[in-house]
Amino acid sequence: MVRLSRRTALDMVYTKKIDEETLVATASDVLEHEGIEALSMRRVAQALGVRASSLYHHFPDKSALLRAVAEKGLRQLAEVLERAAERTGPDPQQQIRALAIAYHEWALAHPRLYLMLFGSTPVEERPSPLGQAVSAPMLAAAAQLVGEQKAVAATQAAWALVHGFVTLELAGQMRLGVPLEGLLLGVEAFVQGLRASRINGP
Amino acid sequence: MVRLSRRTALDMVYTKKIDEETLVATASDVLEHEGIEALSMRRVAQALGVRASSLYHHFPDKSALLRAVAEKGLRQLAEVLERAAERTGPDPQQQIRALAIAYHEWALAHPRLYLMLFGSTPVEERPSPLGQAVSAPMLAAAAQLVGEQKAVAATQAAWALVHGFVTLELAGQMRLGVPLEGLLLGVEAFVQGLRASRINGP
DNA sequence: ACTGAAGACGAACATCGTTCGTCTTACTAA
DNA sequence: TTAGTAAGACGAACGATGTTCGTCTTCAGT
Repeated sequence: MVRLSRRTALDMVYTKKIDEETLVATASDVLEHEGIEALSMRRVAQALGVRASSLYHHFPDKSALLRAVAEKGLRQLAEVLERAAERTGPDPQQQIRALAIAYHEWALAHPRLYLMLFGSTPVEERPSPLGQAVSAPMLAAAAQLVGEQKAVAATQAAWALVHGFVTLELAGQMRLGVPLEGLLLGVEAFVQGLRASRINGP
Repeated sequence: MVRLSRRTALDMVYTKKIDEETLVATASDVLEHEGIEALSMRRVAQALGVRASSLYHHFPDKSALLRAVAEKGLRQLAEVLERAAERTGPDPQQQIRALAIAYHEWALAHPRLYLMLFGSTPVEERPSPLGQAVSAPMLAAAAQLVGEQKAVAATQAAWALVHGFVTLELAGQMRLGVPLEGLLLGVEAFVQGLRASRINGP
């Protein structure tokens, strides 16, 4: 609450000037550490040493702030997936496996952020073009495995499998059996099925 | 607002006595017709011609009411799936296909209710035993196809695939290509992969 | 007819997102 | 150095939310 004059050495530290980037970062922290229900404008403002009304100088409303948080998260996820594909060799099957593992790992590392990305309530206007970025590496691998025609459908199916597993897991519905067994078996069966359809298919 | 005496013919119609069942039904209606954000205690009470505080005689708080709505929805879904499996012949592959289609159809027919079932925010205490009921028909089909050992994992994978597709579709992320192509291709590849693993696997 | 309990009511509380007018701060031009 | 300007923080307030409480009304069983 102490505001120091411009001449002090700790100027930038104690200054209340808010940056959009730090605002998004603070909101992300509150979200992940205290849950989505604690993510209020007043709470974020408090974490920044500022009043809630001040936040409206940087974002028109709460949904815009949440949208920015979501987009930052999706960029992170897209980058993680891209790197996972690069790190793996040229075999599309191996790439699909690696992408599924990386996706699952990132989602479980940021559960509340992940749920907010695709949740129904808070983010009205979905960051749809970024969803495309997330599935881009899978699209490339699928194209190699089943050709361009089926690549989109195969990508949708793979995304659905992993996303569904993550969300059900976070909802506490995947507690039977060995933890990751369902996902691994699903990916394996799916990849084998894709290969078979390539051999037999049109 | 007019309250008629006991002697009137329209007695039960205008009487304000609230039933738990009609309360859940009204909440479900508000949810599906006006959205999750409109589902407030005051809105539900208004739809019943009652004040919000009266609802607390029947449910301890809002989350309890939402939980009841969710459980009713899950019972419906479980019944639909059970019937779909019965209607289909004994072939487990056909059963899995039919279950996926029925699941998808029900979810898209009740999108807001479906999202609330597995959404992160509102329902704190998840109705987990009912999730088991939802996946029971799939578990039976999977046991026939890949044996008891792998049945749980296969069920998890199938559930994840369909649930993931539905939620991504409702989030507007499945707009590329032919609408249902991704789901159908995914189910087909998955089933083929399962069959192959039964032949080659342990 | 009387009584007791179930249930509706209205007022109130804290918290939420959001708006507005005022004041303080920091940078720019003379 | 000084005056002016624009950005941004502040506090109060609005309506809506979930929830609680004390009061009053209604109905069923004796």
